[in-house]
Amino acid sequence: MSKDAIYPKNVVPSHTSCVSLVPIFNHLEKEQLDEIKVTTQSVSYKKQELIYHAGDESTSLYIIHKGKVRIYRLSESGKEQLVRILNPGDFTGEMALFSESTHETYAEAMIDTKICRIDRSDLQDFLLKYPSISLKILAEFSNRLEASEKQSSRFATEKVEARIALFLVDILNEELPKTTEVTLPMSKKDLASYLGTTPETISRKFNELEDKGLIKQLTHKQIKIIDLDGLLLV
Amino acid sequence: MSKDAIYPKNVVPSHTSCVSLVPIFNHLEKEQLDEIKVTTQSVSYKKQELIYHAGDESTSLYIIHKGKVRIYRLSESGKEQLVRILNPGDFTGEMALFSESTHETYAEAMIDTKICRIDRSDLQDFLLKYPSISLKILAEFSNRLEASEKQSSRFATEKVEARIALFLVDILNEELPKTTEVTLPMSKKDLASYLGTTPETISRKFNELEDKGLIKQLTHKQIKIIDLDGLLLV
DNA sequence: CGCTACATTGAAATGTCTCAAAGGCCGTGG
DNA sequence: CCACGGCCTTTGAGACATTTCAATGTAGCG
Repeated sequence: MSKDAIYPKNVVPSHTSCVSLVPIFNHLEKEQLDEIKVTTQSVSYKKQELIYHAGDESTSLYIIHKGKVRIYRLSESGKEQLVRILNPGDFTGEMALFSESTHETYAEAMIDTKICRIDRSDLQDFLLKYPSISLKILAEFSNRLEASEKQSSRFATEKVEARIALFLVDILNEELPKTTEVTLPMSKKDLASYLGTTPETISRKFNELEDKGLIKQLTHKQIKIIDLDGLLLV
Repeated sequence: MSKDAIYPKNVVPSHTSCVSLVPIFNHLEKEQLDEIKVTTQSVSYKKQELIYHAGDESTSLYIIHKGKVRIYRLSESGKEQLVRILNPGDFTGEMALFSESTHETYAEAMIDTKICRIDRSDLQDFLLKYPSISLKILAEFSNRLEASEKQSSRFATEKVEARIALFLVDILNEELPKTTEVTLPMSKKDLASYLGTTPETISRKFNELEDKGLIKQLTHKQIKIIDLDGLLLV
């Protein structure tokens, strides 16, 4: 049976290594990396294609090799919330690997995207064989859980203006080298979805922050942070 | 050097096993359980005592043996949000074990409480020695992350009334055997904090749900669910 | 039995959303 | 390369949900 018979055209065995891109594997020896690499598959997606959607059975870990992926969920009332955006080296699909068997989120290619897929059972074998990988994943999960609970807590306790201000501070802190300008990593529409508000409110609140002298909107996507401490007190 | 010299009075070596209470360990053999058990310490806390607080260095995993523990955080603006309530068999303190080195949350004994403490380095040894424990913890983390992201998404997209309705549905689903009555697991004040609103609003929304014929408030803590499907559509 | 914290109710103030309309940016196809 | 269409963004005004503050009622615990 040829591969063409089994897989759709966009799936090929992975020859390039995106495995080594990922923090959870980067402490491994070359031989171990190669061992994992041979089990992976490379899959390509066109802009707007869904990589998986809620309800799909989860069978693999997806590592972004090239491109950009939107992870979002639909709430009980049918509204969409942007959960995170993945860039090369990030991974997803891990949740359902260890407990639930179906995805609760949607993963959509924002631009043409290439991902590596590692099958669930292959991964579990590696985890038992190389326990240090589990510790890395645990660390990653910890961070994500921490981030998610912090986000939850902000939704629960902060008004929209403060959520925006804190978001700006967060992305400013991720900028290296240190700077006072940030580039919004998504459209304001997506930012609204991410922050649990509407584009209209985002637009107005950015203006209010500017009126207060805390930021300056250079372009739609470029923001200069004028008063960092002020933002933290909003 | 005697133990009394090292530990405050409320800390004693653990002779009883709360280790076996915990899902992440309950697949282990008796000898392995015993091996873990000897490394644990038992600590008692009086009502309202803090088990740890934000900023504390994290050095151990805490397993609730007896009692009830409130986990909460303070947001940037200083408001408190209830994150979860722990009952016997639940554990906490895991976050900082794998990545961050300090707690971001507060853990407070709601009533007199006994916990078991496993030291960070002991635990890491066990994880490397018995990789299956890591898989269990990964599964637990997955579930928690899933829950946290779902919660986040509800905050982002649902109005207070819907959040309350969904909360009632959630706790109804946890009730075994199946029933139509739920006991609120916390005060309405705490519920307000958990759901990101105020006690006043909670009070009013419960009344509205009752007016709509979806629930009946039997006592302050006992709620009869009349129309489950209706709650999901709120 | 009384204290304290929790719970409820009302009314006013505020924050945010919604709907509608206009402006601006970007990629596509001519 | 420019013009076009579509989508994102902005602005305004009105509607709505929720918070806030103040006061009263209520339950549980010592």
